[in-house]
Amino acid sequence: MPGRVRGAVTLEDVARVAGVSLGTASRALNGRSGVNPETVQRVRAAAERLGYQPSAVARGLRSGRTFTVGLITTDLFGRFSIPVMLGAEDALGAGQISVLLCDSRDDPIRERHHLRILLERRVDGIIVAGRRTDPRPPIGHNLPVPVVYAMTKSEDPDDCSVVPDDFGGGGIAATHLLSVGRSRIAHITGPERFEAARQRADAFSRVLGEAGLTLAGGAPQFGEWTEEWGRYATYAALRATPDLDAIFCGSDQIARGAADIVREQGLRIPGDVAVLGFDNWEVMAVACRPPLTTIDMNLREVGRQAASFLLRAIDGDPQEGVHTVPCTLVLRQSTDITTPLPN
Amino acid sequence: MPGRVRGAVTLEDVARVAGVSLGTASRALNGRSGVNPETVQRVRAAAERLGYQPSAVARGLRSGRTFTVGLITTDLFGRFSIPVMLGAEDALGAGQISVLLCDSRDDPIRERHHLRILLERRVDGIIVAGRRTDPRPPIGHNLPVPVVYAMTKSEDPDDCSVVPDDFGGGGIAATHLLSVGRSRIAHITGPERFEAARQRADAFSRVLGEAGLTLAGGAPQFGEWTEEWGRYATYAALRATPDLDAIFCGSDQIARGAADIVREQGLRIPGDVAVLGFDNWEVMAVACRPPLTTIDMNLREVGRQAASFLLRAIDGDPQEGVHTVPCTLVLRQSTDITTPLPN
DNA sequence: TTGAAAGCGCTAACAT
DNA sequence: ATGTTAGCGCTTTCAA
Repeated sequence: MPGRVRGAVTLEDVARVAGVSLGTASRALNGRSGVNPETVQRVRAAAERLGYQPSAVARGLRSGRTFTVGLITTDLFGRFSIPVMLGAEDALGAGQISVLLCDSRDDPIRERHHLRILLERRVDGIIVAGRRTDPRPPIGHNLPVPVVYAMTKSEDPDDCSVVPDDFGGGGIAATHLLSVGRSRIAHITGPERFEAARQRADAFSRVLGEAGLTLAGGAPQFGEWTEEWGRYATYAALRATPDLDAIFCGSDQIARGAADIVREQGLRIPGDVAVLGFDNWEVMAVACRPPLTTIDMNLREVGRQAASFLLRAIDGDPQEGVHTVPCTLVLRQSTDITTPLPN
Repeated sequence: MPGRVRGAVTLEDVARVAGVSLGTASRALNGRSGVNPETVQRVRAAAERLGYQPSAVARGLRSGRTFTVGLITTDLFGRFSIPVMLGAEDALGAGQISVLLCDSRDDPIRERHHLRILLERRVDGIIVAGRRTDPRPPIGHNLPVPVVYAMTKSEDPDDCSVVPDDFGGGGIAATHLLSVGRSRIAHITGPERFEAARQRADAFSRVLGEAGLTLAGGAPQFGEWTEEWGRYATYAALRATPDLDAIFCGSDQIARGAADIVREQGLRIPGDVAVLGFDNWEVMAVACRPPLTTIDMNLREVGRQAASFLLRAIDGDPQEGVHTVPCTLVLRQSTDITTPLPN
């Protein structure tokens, strides 16, 4: 690469060096048909030698397409946005599309600002990623580019949203605990204001009901998404139902707190009490004693699908409505009586 | 906003509606001097009415500046990249600069690919973010745009890198434990191949030495960055040194494992044994029993500074060399004998 | 104070 | 098979 410092090599430079016209150089490099193979070689060689890199800016201006999408995330810090982003990158990168990242930090002002920036940059589409699935106001109306919501949904049912199937996840949890022979089961989860918490709890209770069972304690224990709440609520649950044989926790953090208390009460996991988490937050779940069986929301797939929907919309084939991605069970030792205990 | 669907409103549209020429419209909207105030009003009104949004693409082509920087991260998943990114966004957003995000997933092929993409898009500069501070090969030579490394450093000492001051952090740890009266102190940390682990250990030992002390067990215990290793090594350390009165852990995860074992051995934290972490990974540190005193690397500041250096370089004032950001102590209860225990 | 026109780098339509 | 040219949307000379 020659030691030039500024002002990139242009196609005109390449054409001059190759001794052809601008148009021919363009056609040669873009593999258009009807160019003498020998000429193609000459142009390619010249481009190579000069370290030519086509300007995506010029292309964008000409074509009206920038091959860029904006990703507005409300909460980059949270561990939910990251897998969603990664999944989106999977799907977009394959299509040679780049991602402009904006973190709104849950501030509507910042969000509007970023939206403006993205539109000025003429992105081909926008993904709005959230950290909870509850409906949110649409990011705009009548926007000139398609928008897809990921891990959150728009209040407008005509918008396209992709979220995990929390209801299904709750069902999977219940089915699993029943399948390992549990019947006196408590459910400790996050704040009731989270739709995800309500849906998981509803589905869980429903499946128990179909098996002729009811929740230990009579109702889900709504609280916080923290270990501390998990500890507190577990302690209380064991008091209220001494012969409890399973706890379904709304998050892996809650589950860790639960597991700590169960062990400290001298009970064995899963022998006496099975503990089931939610999220499959690896570092949490694996460090748990014993490692935690949990439900994975497949957030990466959520991101991937959101990006796919966006690509379709960009290609003129928008899909309305809320789409869900199934959860899957990740079996570790905290519910599995067939696997020997570690440590 | 009018219901147009495609093909954005251009400055020409605005000019026509305002009844002025293209040039005048441009000058009016950009606040250039020498435009009749009344004309400015007319143009502004027209722009507003049409929902005009200037095209950053066209501007970029003309000006040669895109007001975009590329952020290449080797590991988006890891919890270290995120604060660095956030910090970078802080500094860049203030300058109206957008971020193109690329995740190389630690794959040199992908990295080269992303680099090419970024250069084609004519970014004004590039930040390379890592998850460990060890030197890495430069991302390229003689690139047409400035590059700054954040939370990793380039093997080329002439490149600009910003990393946390792990050596300083180790010193802070030692000073703190001494200040709360500890003298029989073990150090349990991650793999020795991490420069960060070595630097923290070196500084820690050195400060102990200056106080006339040596490490319990005679040497740092290098292992893994996991809770499991923390548990295992703590168990061993308590065996080897029954009157141990403090453990400095190389990460908050290790520290949590350590804390669990200390408690299970019937010892009190911090009464009998103080436990000190590293990273200030909130969700870990706060959930620990008791909450964990730890060292914060101020990664957000690392990102912020990296971005600032990049901006300076873009403005023609590059700064060579490795720059460090100091660590700070975050006091919670696991080392603090003056605060009553929770729970 | 305003208008006209050049040109940023590229692709595609048109001409040869 | 190749050359020429218009034009994507914008800013900034240069003229008036």
